[in-house]
Amino acid sequence: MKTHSRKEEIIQVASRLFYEKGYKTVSMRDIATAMDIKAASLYNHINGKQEILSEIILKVAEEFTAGMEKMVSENTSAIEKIEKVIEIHIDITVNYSESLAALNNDWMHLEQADLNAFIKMRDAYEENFRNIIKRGIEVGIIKPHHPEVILFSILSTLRTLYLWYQKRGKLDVNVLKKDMVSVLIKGIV
Amino acid sequence: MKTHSRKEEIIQVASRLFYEKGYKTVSMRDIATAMDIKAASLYNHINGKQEILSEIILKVAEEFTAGMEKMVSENTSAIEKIEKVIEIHIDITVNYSESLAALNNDWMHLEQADLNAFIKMRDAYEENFRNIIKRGIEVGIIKPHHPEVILFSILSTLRTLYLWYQKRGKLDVNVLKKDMVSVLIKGIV
DNA sequence: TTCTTTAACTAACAAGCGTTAGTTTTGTTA
DNA sequence: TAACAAAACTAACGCTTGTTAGTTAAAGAA
Repeated sequence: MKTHSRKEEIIQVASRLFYEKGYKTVSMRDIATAMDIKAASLYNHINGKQEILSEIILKVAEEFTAGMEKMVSENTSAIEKIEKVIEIHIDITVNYSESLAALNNDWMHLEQADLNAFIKMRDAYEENFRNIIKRGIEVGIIKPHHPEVILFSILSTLRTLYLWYQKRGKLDVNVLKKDMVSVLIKGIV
Repeated sequence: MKTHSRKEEIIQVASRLFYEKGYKTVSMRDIATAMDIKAASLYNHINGKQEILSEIILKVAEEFTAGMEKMVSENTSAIEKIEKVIEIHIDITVNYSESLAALNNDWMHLEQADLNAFIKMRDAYEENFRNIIKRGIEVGIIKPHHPEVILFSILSTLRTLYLWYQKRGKLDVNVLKKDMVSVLIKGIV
């Protein structure tokens, strides 16, 4: 019955600290202090600081990749797919909000192998999204803007959702999904 | 004829490095090396690392504040004001793109007094924006969504513009403004 | 030339970093 | 209770950090 191991606990505490101050600012002693132990004790459970970072980032990156691949395989319209992307981001934000700070701001501190894996997943994700938008424009269901502008307008909003989801008084997830779908797709006027 | 002082040169080099790796990762020796001098020599021109950070961030923050205050005083509709906000962000992104990384990611490393000043400006900026949206909803010119969702959808996109403006092949600024106004206000369908 | 200012330099500091080695405590199993 | 493994501990390592002190070189003014 391993509800959650000591290693997972370290990663969770580290996520919170990275969220607040950033990977480089948080020391192993900070993480240890937050757990009421000494820094050296952390090494009974993890191999180093880098490993904490890559576990946090790659786990979430794989969630995004899995969600995107499932969605791409579905037989739905471009608009329905974009709605699905919005839902994926909101769900991940709710479940991994603290991990998203590291993913957004500290991915460049991953070591080479992990960095390559991350960039590959991120680029593939964006490329999938871009193709959905392009197809929507071809079919005439999306306005003929530069796809890049649409892509990053939506993605920027979704990627920084974690920054204000927490403090802004706990909107119901389903209400939030509806509102964001409407604002991002149909506009505000 | 001080085209730009040595101090300004330090700040510019530091901005670039902060943009690439973040404030905490960049050492005074890194900045010095990039200028082909020794770290101690920097102190002939600046008081310390903190000062570099606050000069970078507060200068841009004041640009935003000035733009917002001018715009608020104008006798225009809510939609025209939002268009103006989009233009302000694009103009600042073009002129200060490297400073925006520090402003977005490293503001929490400002020392207390500067931190307070920054947060005050940021909160006032958001509050002004929020009021514009609320008024637009009251008047019926903007759809009655939760104002917070509209506020952060637009603001998130504008704040992270610096991340992709550079690499995505130099769109003409006026074209970009038109596209973003259309996408953010009228939606994509 | 001599004086003065500016901006570079060398050398060093105290503090903090990630990490390792070796030891002791704690808690479970035989 | 005795044995064992897990997870804490203390102490220290080599290195990097921001910063200071004191010195030297370069450039313009007297």
